[in-house]
Amino acid sequence: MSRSQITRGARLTQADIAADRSVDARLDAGRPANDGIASARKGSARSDNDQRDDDDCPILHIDMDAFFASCELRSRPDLVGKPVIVGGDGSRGVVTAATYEARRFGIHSAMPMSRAKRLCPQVVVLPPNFALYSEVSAGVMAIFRDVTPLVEPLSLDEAFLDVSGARRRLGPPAVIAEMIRSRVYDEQAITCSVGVASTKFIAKLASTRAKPDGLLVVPADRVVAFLHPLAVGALWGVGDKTEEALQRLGLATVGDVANTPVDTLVRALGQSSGTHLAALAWGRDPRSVQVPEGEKSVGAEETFPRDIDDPEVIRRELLRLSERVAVRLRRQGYVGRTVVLKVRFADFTTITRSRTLRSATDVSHEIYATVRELYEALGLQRARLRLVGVRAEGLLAAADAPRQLLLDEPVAGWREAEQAVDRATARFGRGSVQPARLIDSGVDDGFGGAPVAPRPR
DNA sequence: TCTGGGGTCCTTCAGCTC
DNA sequence: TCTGGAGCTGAAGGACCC
Repeated sequence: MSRSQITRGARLTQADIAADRSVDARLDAGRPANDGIASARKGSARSDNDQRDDDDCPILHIDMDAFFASCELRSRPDLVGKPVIVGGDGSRGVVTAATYEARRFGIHSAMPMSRAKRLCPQVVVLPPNFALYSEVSAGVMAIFRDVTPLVEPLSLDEAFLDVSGARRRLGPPAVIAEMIRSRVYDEQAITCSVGVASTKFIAKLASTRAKPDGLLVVPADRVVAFLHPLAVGALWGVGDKTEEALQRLGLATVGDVANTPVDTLVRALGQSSGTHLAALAWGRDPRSVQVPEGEKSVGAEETFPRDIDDPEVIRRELLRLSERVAVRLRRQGYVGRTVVLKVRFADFTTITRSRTLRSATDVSHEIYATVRELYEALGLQRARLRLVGVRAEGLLAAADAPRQLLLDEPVAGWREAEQAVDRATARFGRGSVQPARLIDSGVDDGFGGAPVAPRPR
């Protein structure tokens, strides 16, 4: 299936392309007429100047457009062109992804679902399907790795690529970017936007500016002109709190930050953030594209449909979350050394408590025992909780991790029992074997005694 | 308006060892 | 023997990102 063969409401006719070029002109209206920043959109030809201007731009940032929603629309062509959001539809759900049609109503990700529905009563709400998104993501990442081994995924739907080594084989960065956009569309039937620049930070800004379904090249000598008119919130690492702090200093644009003494920024934001923002404001970003080495933590958390004050319900939830974390640790081949309990109260204040174990674990029995001790030590009485979470940090590869042997350790313990459960789950499906306590709400907490060792053969 | 879930990184503080 | 500082680690909280 080729890019042009896919039938979608948003796809292109020749008239569309002509219209898109006028859209490009509007997008670029805020920039000087001849600023050397080249953009292309929806398969249109590269502009004349990007051939020479992308020579110093080996970094690509590629971001799927409305990724989760786009994945859903592949199998729901009837919804193309309509406002669609993906997210939990419960009383406390938020928007995970929104099509551009939904965004026109002011809907954006992380918005409470109730508000999204008020803004657009006709919006179509779809539940998230993470297995599907992971599958599409794997396909997209495989395309990236065909181009270069230097791929740094940031999430399921975006990645940095360093294409320095691919130029001789595939051409200039902007040509490579267009080739990737075409392959993603042809092979996965979703669109993406690409920023091409000399640094990761500028490439990321450029891809955001190119959205949806566009390409933007920012040559190194145009970085300051591109960057300084932007609002401070465009800087990577500036969220609500930092933006407030910068506004208290009277700084509204990136250019304002650039022209502020570093000492002033450090006093307001701390050493690390202050010096980091000062460098970013001049487009200086020495970070190279890093192929990830592995996870640093694995966690699970759950917001209750309504606030809970029953300790027994909370313990059951902690057990369920410990199971989830342990299963994921084992599946990914990790053990964690530090166990973290997270508690969010009804008023949204959040606390964490952690304990570092003598030896790292991937056993839910140990994770739950630790997290339960941390929970009991809080002495919450009947405080109303909104959320609880469990996380394992300080991860090591399970194969490399030293095992603490105990004098009274049975030949086959909890770890072996849980691995057997993993095998049963793989064979019979999720939930086929689980602690009794998660099936029945009786007094048994599921960890009341030693596991039954497998019968010797 | 009323705030999910999965993460990473940074800062601060306390305790411990040398 | 006591004291202070440096350096490290663990714990906790917060900000931020997608």
